[in-house]
Amino acid sequence: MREGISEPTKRRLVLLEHLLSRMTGRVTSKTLSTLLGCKDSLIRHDIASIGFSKGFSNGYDVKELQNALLGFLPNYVLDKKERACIVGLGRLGAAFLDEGIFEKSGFTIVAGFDSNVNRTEILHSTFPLYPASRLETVIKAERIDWAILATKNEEALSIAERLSNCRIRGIVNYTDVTLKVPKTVALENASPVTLLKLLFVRGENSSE
Amino acid sequence: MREGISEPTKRRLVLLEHLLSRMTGRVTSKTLSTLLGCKDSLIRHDIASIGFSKGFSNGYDVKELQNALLGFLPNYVLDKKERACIVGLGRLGAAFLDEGIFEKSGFTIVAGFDSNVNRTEILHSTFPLYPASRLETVIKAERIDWAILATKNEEALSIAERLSNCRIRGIVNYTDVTLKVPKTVALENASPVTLLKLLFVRGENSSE
DNA sequence: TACTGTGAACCTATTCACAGCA
DNA sequence: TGCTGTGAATAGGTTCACAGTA
Repeated sequence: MREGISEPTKRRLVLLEHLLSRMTGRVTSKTLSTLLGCKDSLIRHDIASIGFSKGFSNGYDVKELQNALLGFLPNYVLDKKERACIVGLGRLGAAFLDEGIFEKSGFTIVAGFDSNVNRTEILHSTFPLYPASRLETVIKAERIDWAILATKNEEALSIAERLSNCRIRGIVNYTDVTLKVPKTVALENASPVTLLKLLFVRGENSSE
Repeated sequence: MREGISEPTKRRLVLLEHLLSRMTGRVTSKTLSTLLGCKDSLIRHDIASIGFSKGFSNGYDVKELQNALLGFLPNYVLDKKERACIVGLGRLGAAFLDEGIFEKSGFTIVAGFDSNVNRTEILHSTFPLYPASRLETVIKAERIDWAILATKNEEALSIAERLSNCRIRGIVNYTDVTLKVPKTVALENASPVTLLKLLFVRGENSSE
């Protein structure tokens, strides 16, 4: 991923590629902008930021634009799969063992962890499950870069710290805890409770 | 929630209240800022924005500040529980049936829906489960304002549209689909695949 | 005509810098 | 001294407005 592109733009580029992957034919910045909830000119700026300028007066060729995005975005969509793990195999964590969720996502789950050894023995999945004590060893050996955190709230902080110490690159946090991680670790919060609260606080945005 | 407060500030205020709920004694803006990953002055601006100015040279009294936030933020933390539902009761959606997840969150789940009637009959929970066909009726009758969307990707768009038509106020989206909802519907995306991709795209933020 | 591409203007959010105070 | 409270400065992101083009 090249530098000099703003964080919000990068996020929209990811979503844009995602949208285009389900489209065909041609599409205008106007259409994309309503899908993403912003102004069409912003979409055009985003597209310009990756150096793509093959738009015509009937919009962009979907596949041509998608390919430009794929060539530009990190190649998570290609063969070079990113390696991730799941930490915490309670009801929620176990739900992510479902094969197919990460199909074609560019990410493979290569390990699961839980502090409860029973779980790691009883549950089954296409990848191995380990006791949480082996977190550091396995992450290093398996060259895991990403983690999905779905432990109990009580464990979240200490596990997040251990993950950070393993030089993990990012955490998707499904616990309710506000994690403290170094700036080198990317973080996305996905806990239903936190997100409901954030929904709640969203100002009424008026009209459609 | 009063007007005139920026969206990012509101989000931080929610997280701030969350942090304070787990603290005691006194705390400085500096401490809070490292926890939230921003500058201390921003925290002080945020706090000033709700009209609180009881800080001293040893920081803020945790509970006093928390109470100010509670008095200011919408009262989801109090008795007046916000009513939410879960749509889609596959492995992921079913994980949210777990009692206790929404304990003390200010939200109660009052209904679950799935297009597979088997599931709504077999699964059990403290609240009733309905076939998806009854979505509109139940949401209206139960005065449900919020939805957690955990259907299959294929159903996501149409369900989201139906939810929007029910005048739902917000959706937490656990599907991979980029939803299109009117501006009146708040939206938070929480799909593991989408979030992993967004993590990936995050610029290396340098240092700790 | 209907769109893109893009510089400039605008607006919003964050940080800086410092006076005031326990 | 070490913190808050806050106006001013800066940075960042989005929208506007329009020239250029198939």
